[in-house]
Amino acid sequence: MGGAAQRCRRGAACGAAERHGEWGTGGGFLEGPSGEAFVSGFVAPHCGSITAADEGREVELYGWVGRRRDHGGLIFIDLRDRWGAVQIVFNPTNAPQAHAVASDLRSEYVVRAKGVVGRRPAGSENPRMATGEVEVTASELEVISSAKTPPFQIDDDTDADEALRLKYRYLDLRRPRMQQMLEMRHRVVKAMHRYMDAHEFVEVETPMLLRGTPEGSRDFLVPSRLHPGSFFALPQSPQQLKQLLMVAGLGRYYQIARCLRDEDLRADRVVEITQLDVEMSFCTEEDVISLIEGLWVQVWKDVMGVDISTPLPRLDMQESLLRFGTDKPDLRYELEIADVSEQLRATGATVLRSALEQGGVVRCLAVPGGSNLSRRELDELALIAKGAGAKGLTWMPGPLDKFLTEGEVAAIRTAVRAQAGDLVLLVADRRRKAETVMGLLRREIARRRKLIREGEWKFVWIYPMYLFEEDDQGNLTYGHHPFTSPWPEDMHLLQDRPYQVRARAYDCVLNGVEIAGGSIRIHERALQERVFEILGLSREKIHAQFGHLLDAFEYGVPPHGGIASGIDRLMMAMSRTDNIRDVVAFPKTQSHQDLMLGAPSPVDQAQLDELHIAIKPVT
RNA sequence: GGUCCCGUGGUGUAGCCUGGCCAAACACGCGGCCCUGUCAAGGCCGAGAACGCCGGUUCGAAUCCGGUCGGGACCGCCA
Repeated sequence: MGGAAQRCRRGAACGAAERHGEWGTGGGFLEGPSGEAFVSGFVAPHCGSITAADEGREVELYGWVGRRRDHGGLIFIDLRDRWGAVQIVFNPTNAPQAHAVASDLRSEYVVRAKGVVGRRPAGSENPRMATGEVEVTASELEVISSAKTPPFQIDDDTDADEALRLKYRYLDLRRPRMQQMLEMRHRVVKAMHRYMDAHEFVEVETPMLLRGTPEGSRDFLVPSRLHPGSFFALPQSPQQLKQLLMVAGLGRYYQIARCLRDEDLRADRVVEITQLDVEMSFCTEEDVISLIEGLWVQVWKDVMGVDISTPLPRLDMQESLLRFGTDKPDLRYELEIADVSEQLRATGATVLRSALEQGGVVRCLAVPGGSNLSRRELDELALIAKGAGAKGLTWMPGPLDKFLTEGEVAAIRTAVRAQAGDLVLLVADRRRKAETVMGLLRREIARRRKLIREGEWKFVWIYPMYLFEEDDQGNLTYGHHPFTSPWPEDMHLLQDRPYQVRARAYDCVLNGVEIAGGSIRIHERALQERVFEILGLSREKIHAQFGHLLDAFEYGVPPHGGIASGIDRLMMAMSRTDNIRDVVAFPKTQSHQDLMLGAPSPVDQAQLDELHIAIKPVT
């Protein structure tokens, strides 16, 4: 037994599925620490790894019972583990006892089955199964653990409600697709570690309990027991710490970091994210960009065996907003947006002209072959536009026809390159709103008309970006974050035309998913203070919140920059799902609840007392 | 902070717009019996939901109205 176990341990250490034939007789009794025998399935072969090469071999398998097909005489089951599933046959004449036990098997029972691997009788192979050429004819069967009927079918095409899947996540995660996701995620992170190490980056862990900042995203707070009334904040990102590591002279830092942001969720947002966090000294944006391009090459090669060709294309952020209506464009389909504000400056269509007169814009999009869109479909599109806050949506040919001159119609159709039979959607609104709405419509049209070329990997760098943006109230705020360096040649615009100042910031977008973003940082105290001031922060505030960083900048600071790649979103893009919860093992709902654990939950009064916290009743 | 969609047996849906024919239909699953080559096994039989919750309108509500809870999508927000 010892011999078999040792061979297998070595096998386990050297990795996954490539070690057929390495295992011994499998399973069996080992001696435990207290001297009594116990069954170990750790050394047993995997259900999903049995192949025709194992023919004639006696194996002991451990797994979960999938479907049972009981013919009265013969009984078939699919025995499943993480590696896949294999068919086990129970024959009443050869092994009456095993057959009797098999008669009482139900879905999701955990069993141990012993038997001989054999080829299936000619004609009964199952080409849809990886192990479909073979089967195991059972001689022994033991039920290790019985199971209640699960609340939903454990298979890939289960259509159970997501809330139910989250409540029973441990069952949901039994589905082959979810197990493949977990394994793929592991391989992505492993490739990242390898790559960063090979480029002489050092992984440093940063604290989870930080100082809160009212800037940026809302903090998750942790009350301090020893300091009544004071709170720690959980990291939104290790941003300042990684910059300080550069001041410390580390040169190249990375971390697979957990970050928490207390914001409202979306299909592509979770509360707790994992990011590959990177910072490096004496670098330019070109260094960071080519480093990350190399990372994608390595990850795609390691995980999917796909070659990515670099350098990747780049797109100016303002151009992206104009042409695609978003700063994370999906370039797997064309559908470009056009601005027709100038062409309509004097139009007789009052809705359009008045929007322009109020400083807005008119943007449009051609729907290929869209003249056959039904009134109902158009109403649905209008509802999307309205839901996004647009004043309205119109189309051409459509309700505005009698107000538009022939020249205007022709100019619009030319601007969007509309073909005969195309419908043109028009939105007139404030610039930012028009962009958002057109971006949503563009995506919706692509989905409905199936214009997305699945299977393509469309990477693009959004670069340059801009240092400042206008917030909802029309106030100036930062585009990326307040530590981002302006372009040196745009310095003179800082005071008077801040919105035109380009930032040394870059986002990497894949198939419409933002998979990384970063910048070259400011490393001069004076410039950093100036940017804070332009952002409207008071001296006191700057000192209180960023004093440590500014102080550090007085002790010899290397120029530095970095990037962070959200692994959850990267996984989303790689596994082509548009639901981020599908790539997280234990995700929370849109309202931040863990339906399995029942978190968040009230706590004992004693715990609150210890933390000096009094609960204010909800009004 | 806001807009929209959804909530019917264990699961997924139909019914809801146009209230009574719905103590509610279908499929899967579940239970029993039959069946020695199936793999979404098959055949026969069977059990299982007063329709998220509260209130209102009505002679009468799964169906209409209001509120509430839960899930989801989106705008804002997410440095």
